[in-house]
Amino acid sequence: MSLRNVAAKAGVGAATVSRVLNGHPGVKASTRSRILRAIEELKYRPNPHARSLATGKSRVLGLVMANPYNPFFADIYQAIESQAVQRGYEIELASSHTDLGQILPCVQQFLAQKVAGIALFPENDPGILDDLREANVPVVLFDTGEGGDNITSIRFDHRRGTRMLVELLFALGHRRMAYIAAPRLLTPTEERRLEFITCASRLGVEWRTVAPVADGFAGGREATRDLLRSGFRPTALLGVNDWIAVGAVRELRNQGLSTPGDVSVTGFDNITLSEFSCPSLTTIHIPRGDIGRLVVEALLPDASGAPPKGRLISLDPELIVRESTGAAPAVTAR
Amino acid sequence: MSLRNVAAKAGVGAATVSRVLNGHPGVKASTRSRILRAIEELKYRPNPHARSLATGKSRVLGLVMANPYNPFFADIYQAIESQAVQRGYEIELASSHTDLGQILPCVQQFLAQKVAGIALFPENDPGILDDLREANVPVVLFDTGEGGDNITSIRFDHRRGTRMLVELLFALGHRRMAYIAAPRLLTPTEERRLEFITCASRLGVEWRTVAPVADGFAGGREATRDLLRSGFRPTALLGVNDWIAVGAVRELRNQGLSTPGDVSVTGFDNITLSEFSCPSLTTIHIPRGDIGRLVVEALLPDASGAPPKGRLISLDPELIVRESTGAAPAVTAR
DNA sequence: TTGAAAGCGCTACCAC
DNA sequence: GTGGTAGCGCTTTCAA
Repeated sequence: MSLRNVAAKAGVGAATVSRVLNGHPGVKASTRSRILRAIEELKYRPNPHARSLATGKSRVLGLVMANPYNPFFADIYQAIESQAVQRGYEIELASSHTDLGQILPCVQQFLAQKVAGIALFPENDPGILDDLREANVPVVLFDTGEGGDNITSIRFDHRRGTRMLVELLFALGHRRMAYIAAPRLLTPTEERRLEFITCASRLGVEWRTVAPVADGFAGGREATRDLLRSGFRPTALLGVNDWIAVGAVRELRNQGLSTPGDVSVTGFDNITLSEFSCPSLTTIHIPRGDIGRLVVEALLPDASGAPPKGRLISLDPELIVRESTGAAPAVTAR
Repeated sequence: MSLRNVAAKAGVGAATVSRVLNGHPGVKASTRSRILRAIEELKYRPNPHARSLATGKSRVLGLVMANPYNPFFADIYQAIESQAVQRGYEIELASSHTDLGQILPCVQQFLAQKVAGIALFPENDPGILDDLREANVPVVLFDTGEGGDNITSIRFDHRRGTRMLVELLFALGHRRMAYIAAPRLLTPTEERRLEFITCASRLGVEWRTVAPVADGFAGGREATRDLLRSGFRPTALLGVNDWIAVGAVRELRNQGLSTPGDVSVTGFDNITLSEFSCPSLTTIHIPRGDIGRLVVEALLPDASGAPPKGRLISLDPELIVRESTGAAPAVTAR
């Protein structure tokens, strides 16, 4: 079932069918409707592969995400997807969760596939940038790069966000803090951890960091268990993200420790769950809805059809104070 | 940068390059390595569109999910994805969340694209089945169909699961129950609701159902608010899924009602969160890991390369009792 | 306003 | 073992 069948049935040439298919002007109305009817009757659907082969383009956006199952990235994905679908594009998602080395192959695959745009969350394989810059495709980088040419960088101030959290806890009287880091060493989460250490040291509080093997709830539980087993008794526990923080709260409770009564807990990202967990989480809001919009904007041509221009976009952290840090300090003694 | 460039550089014909690319036997080792080197030096990547155009196949699995953002489906997606990637396939995800009418177009798109297999979660557009049966592609249906030919049906006994929950609550002494239904009318969730009504009526308890507009946490909150505002005061609240149930617990708490102290709550699906929420949720376990494995098994050729055979797979519910239903009834008075 | 024909990059068949 | 070549289904000049 191909375009030629349609052409035959409608008694026209292939070129004319193609014109109708692509909404090109200059086809007599009567011919057009004849073709349309033939398409209908034959239940004809153009073959997208043939199309992209012929044009060297495709209406697909390639996304590489380190962990699409982290609710934070899932939300970003959702935002991007809904925007993209609206504009007639599809998303192809590649998860690099298994292996950092996956990223380059994924990108090359996308390039070979002539995707309309590529977004990387959040990665930094050196050398990949050159490939990307050469490729004549709009690119969005998250938490990396400086923008320019065909590439747009969206950057969030993870250090400042972390600082807000540590300072809040300090102001609440906490002098013994622990940090649960991410299981994998990605630039943005590592920045958070480093800033925690910097801040905690500067303020002169006792501190400690742990890193779980797993991500998410299970990781938070595991790290908290290890921490407690080590004998360190923080009055405040900072999770590298909300997902992990909820797991930590749970494990604290399993061990008979209440939040924020015995231990205050904070997260990061402000995923929807952080408002619905119990206690609700004090966290740092990252405007993920905006991110979705910005990504699509940076990848797709604008209303006038002009290709997007690479630039640098900075996003600011916002402190959200909720139940998990209580109103008063858990321990005021120094 | 095409295969011909490689052929030229290696001083061979296009066919030989193709053979090497596809691992076909009967290429002299020396020629092979010469070609491999040329590929390397040219950084050549085969164009997947050209490939599928020539073969009429592609290593892509098409998934249609009503709501991939429901953590339950997200987990299933993850299970499928990891299996598929391992075997060298990619996933293309289409969400029908906006509109049920989207499903047919999505499927047709997949068909036009010559995907290697299609899975539908969970849908039932009549007439779509005919298209699917005719198409010579392995198909997996979730909670629909009877299996056979090229289509495999995976069915879960939602009614029995619901019954287990209602009977547990009844045994615990509850005589006034409310049910929060799903925002969209999908067959499986509707089955759950209907069975709740059947059971509750049979047991002679007072009951009520509400349906939120939103899904997830916000939906659970919204529905609970409406319910309470209506004046109905259940001692037990059943959420159509865990995601909604967590939102319900939160709203109860906002209104000064504790779980399970004042109101017992149950979910459905046994998503990971249900174990980490507070209180942890009594729920029905659906073996989503198995589902992922089964889907891939039903879509991809087996070890011997034989195409999969359609069949009917039944999955059994398992009751998971946790904190949200307490140990004792909230209200024992009849 | 329309059609013929030349590719797009790859595979697979048929010769050598 | 290897190469020539005819498509796969579509778009896009170029002519008519």
